[in-house]
Amino acid sequence: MKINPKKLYEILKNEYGDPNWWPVDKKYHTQNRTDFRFEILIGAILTQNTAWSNVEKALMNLKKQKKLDIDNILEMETKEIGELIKPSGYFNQKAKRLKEFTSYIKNNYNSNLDTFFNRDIREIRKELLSLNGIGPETADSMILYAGNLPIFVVDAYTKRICARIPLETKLSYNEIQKFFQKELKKEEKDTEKILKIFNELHALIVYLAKDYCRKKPKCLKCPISKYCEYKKELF
DNA sequence: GTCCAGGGCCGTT
DNA sequence: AACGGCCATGGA
Repeated sequence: MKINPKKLYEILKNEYGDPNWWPVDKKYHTQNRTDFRFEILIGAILTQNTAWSNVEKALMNLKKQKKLDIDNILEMETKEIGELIKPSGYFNQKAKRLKEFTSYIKNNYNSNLDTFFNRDIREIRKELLSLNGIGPETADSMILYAGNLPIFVVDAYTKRICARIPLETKLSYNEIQKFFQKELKKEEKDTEKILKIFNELHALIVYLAKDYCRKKPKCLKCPISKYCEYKKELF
C-alpha cells in the first residue's frame, strides 16, 4: 500500500492526538516579563543530539537563576553559562553557541524577536545558518516553533522513516524538506492549516520513531507497518 | 557496562 | 559531495 506525507499525518494524528510541542512554561515568562519564544530558541540549540529530559534540566537551571533572557545570557561569562547548562551535554560548545546567537539578536535586531521573525523565511533561514552552531534542523526548528512560520523540520528520525518506508529516495536534508513541503501543500491550501500540519507532523514523527521506528524497530505494532517495506524484524 | 538522544563543525578523501 | 571523529550528560 502507498503512503504520502498527508496520509502519514492522518494516521499518526489518529494514533497520538495533539502533540504537546514545543513544551514551554508560558506562565514563567508571563510572570518574569520575558519572551517565551526565547526559551524555544535556546532550547533548539540545547537539544542538538541530546535527550529533551537533559535539556529540561539545563533550562530549569537558567530559570532558577533568572538568566533565561537576552540580557542576562549576555552578562554571563561563557564558562558560567556552561555550568548552568551542563546537563544538556556538549556544554562548552553550546554555551558559546548560545552567546553568539543571543548577541546576534541583540546587536542586529535590538533584541526584538518580532522584528527578527517578521521577514521573508528564506532571509531568516540564511541568516541563522550563517551563525556558528546553527545548522539546518536548528534553524528550521527556530523558524517553525519560535517564529510560528511554515517550514518543515527534518531530523534523523525523519530521514530514517523516509528510508525505511521508503517515502523519498534522495535523503539529503533539503530534498526531504522540499518533498514534505510540496506534498503537504499540494493537499492543503489554507496557510494556517499548513502551519499546523508542519508543526504537528514533525512532533508526531518523533513520537513514532521513539515508540516504533527505532534503530531496532518494533514493526509488529507500528501504526504504519502496512505501508512500510521495512519489516525485517517483526518482534 | 553499553547504547543512544529532538546536530553541527571540521578535517580528510 | 560524502564520511569519520569529536563534542558530554543522563536515562534506559
